[in-house]
Amino acid sequence: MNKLDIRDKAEVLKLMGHSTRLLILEELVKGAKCVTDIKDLLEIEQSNLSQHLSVLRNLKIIDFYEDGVLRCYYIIRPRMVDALFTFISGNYPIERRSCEEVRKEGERLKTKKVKKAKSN
Amino acid sequence: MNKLDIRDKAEVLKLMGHSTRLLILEELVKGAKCVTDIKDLLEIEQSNLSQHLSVLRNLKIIDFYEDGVLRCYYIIRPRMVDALFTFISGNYPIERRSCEEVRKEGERLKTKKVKKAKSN
DNA sequence: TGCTTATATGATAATATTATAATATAGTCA
DNA sequence: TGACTATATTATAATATTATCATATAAGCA
Repeated sequence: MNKLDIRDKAEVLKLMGHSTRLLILEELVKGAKCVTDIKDLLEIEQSNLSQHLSVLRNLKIIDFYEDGVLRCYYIIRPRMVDALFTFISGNYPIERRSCEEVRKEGERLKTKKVKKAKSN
Repeated sequence: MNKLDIRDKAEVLKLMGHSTRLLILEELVKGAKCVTDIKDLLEIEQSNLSQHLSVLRNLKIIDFYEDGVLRCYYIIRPRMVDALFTFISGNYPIERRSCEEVRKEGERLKTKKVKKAKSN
């Protein structure tokens, strides 16, 4: 991945990395909801919710249809949200590698001048 | 997922959401590397790198073996890093739903008193 | 001993994010 | 008209993150 791509991806991860926003998505996965209902479910201030909704809108993860006075928010990239929850729900064990192997790989690349201390 | 879990997951996402840290992981996926080599590859300050490494260590995503004066960093949760890159590399199309369907779902839950404006 | 390399830590300034509070808009209802 | 509901926006203060700079430690070398 090139540096610009990485920057974008990092940005997305970072912006998804907020518990309120994850909770909003969890609710919307269950079905479209209007702002007030989300606010009641999450028990947060309306203005704060509005800000988070706007972050998710900018990320093109959600959008809304107006229904009279209501705005019904829904997920417009369901596969992305699925993949996100799959990722964060995963169980990822620690798998240590052997000291010798890691040391061999990790030797200085450029100036191989560095002499290694006794590796005990 | 409960709220505490969500908080943890959000924290992880947010911490992974930094381009320098993603670039570090990209390098380490290719193989263990010592600090100076990572620094040269990424062209960043050593102290800054050290901070990012420490964030990744705290997340239990990387660790190191000492090799004399070198510290060879490597990934200790390869499946997590794999899953992460799989997630961020994915292509997730926008899939809009119909206005009618969304509106129906999105009606106020609690007080159904709200009368809807003409839906044109 | 004093220099150099490798790495970490602490302090700080610049910047970004968040929650909160205040205000704004627009539709509905009495 | 005036009150009320739903939602967004703006300003702001509190907080967090980042990069940079200076300093610290420890090993090896001349």
